[in-house]
Amino acid sequence: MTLSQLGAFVFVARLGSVKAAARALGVSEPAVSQSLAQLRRHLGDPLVTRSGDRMELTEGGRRLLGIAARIVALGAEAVAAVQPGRPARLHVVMDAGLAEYVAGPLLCLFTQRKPVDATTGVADTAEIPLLLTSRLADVALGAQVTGDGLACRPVLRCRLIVVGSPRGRRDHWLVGPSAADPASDTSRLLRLLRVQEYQVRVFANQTAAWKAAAEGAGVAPATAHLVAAELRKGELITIDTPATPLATYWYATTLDPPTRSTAAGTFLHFLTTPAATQIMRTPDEGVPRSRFRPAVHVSIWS
Amino acid sequence: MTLSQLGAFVFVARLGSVKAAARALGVSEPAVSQSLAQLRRHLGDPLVTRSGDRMELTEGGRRLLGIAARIVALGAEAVAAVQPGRPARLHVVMDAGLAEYVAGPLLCLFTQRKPVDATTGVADTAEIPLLLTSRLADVALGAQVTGDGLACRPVLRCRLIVVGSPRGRRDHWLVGPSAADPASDTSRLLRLLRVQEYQVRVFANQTAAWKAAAEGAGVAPATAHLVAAELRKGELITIDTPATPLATYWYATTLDPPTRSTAAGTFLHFLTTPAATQIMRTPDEGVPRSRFRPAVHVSIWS
DNA sequence: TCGCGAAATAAGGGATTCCTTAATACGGGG
DNA sequence: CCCCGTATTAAGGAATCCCTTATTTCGCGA
Repeated sequence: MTLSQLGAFVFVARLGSVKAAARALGVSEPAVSQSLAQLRRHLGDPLVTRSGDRMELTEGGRRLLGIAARIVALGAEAVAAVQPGRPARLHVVMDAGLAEYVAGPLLCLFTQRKPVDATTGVADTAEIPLLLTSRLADVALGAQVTGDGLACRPVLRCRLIVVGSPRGRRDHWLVGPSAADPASDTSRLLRLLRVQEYQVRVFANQTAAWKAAAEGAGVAPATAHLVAAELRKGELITIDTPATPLATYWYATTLDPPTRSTAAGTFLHFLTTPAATQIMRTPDEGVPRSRFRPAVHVSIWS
Repeated sequence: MTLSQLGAFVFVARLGSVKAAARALGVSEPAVSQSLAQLRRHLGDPLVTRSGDRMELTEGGRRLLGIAARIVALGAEAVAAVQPGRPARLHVVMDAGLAEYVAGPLLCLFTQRKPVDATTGVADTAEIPLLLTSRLADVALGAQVTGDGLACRPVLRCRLIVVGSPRGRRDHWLVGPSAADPASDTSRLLRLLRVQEYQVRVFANQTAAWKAAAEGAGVAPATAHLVAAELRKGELITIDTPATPLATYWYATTLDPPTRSTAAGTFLHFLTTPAATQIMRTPDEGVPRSRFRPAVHVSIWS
């Protein structure tokens, strides 16, 4: 299985004919046909079959096409990547809760200061070691992570509390998507308090969970500084529990220094600056009143 | 540049030595060394240099490693993909607004009914044709999309309105992330109403924007059926504007039938079922009161 | 300075790749 | 039925890949 064979397959599948693919690739028709034949032999699937005037994908071919297209694209990217002078790439993964509040402002500020091409993504804590060691991500923000070859350091001290409404019900727990991550602080708190599954209601985002808590639908775990405004306005009140306030940290995890990318090192250093700390504490204030359109694009699928 | 050359490079980079890589790959040491040499020659970069007892990545090598690792992983995946019997994969991309509310419940319901491995992602409307034709996505949900080889059909009729608080200010427009997509209905509405950039404040999610609107911080465009509860409770009121209510549709876009994957076809059919329509209209009710943990994982980066 | 471990290079051989031209199957329209 | 456009197969040749063993180079510590 060769990159060029996969490329030939992608061209045939996209253009719907061997002839067109051959013309597009600038080679003879049998050249494409043979690449295809070898790929077929290697994978044991016809991949494309001729049906009248056009080539039709088999089921296996359809499954392969997406993957093959990505491989071909990455092959071209690989060549471009080693050419010097291009901006460094930085992939930051984080906890769902952090992503919702601090991802935008933080990366926005960082890319303003350094010429890097930054992307963000959301990942479960359990996936983080793999994402880092496989270089699919450069930095992970969220809960503490331990692993061979990984360096994990605290970047922000914070307090986990439980909030609700004065006369709201106390038997429902309203949580954001980070509760689906068993290693998140939210999950840890729920376990400490022995909250049962049936008492938990998961919302699509943290904001919605806190809003429901303010309406009295239940109580919600919260990072204290992120609900400071609601507490001040009295929309939410702190609910005392045996486990809260729970002192915890946000951590940044990267590969160990020798294998760490320079962009990751730079970002790690940036996280210790006052400006970064400030924006993690009060991400709202970092969002300009005018349109907030970060130069950060979240793309999809590894 | 060969898949096996990239594989050798990944092993050397990960294990920190040619010797270890050779042992891990079950070949002789020069075999690895030569693969590396050819890759170096091809790319014009040393990639890894020996520094005392371990091999150290060059800057270009660091940039390559992530890409090479993905290529190698995809190569293995490609082989596995054409083997029959594995569950079909379905990648659904959608508008940021849709993703926030309906992605979870909708995919949750779909995967309960069909044995597919579904992932979701967020994309701008402008990216959708490319994502579909390159097979990075199978189905796109959101605004209408036209393109060669694409089939776009309406799946849900809805009304776009503007909401706010009775005595809230009217000079600020509070929008979710979908406003960053110039082709979204939200953006279209803002243009119709000639809203200026400085009047717009973008929130990290739609829920936060509506919450701010309820608090009187401004007015917000909204899909009527998604704010029905807030309107009923009186937290939000409909604000009349010259352009609203704006009748519009949510569309589903796929490749044309001949090139469409069967999983995409199945999903498209599913979208027309009453259950799917129901869940798009009232996504909240689809979220079970108990813990909602969809078998849908959003992975990252193309 | 020598030795030692590890990486790189040299040389060679078998397999594969990748391209060509020429010939052969296949399928639909006249 | 034959024609014609398209895909496939056949055959051959140059290049590359990928592995081996043997040798050389390199960096570092004794």
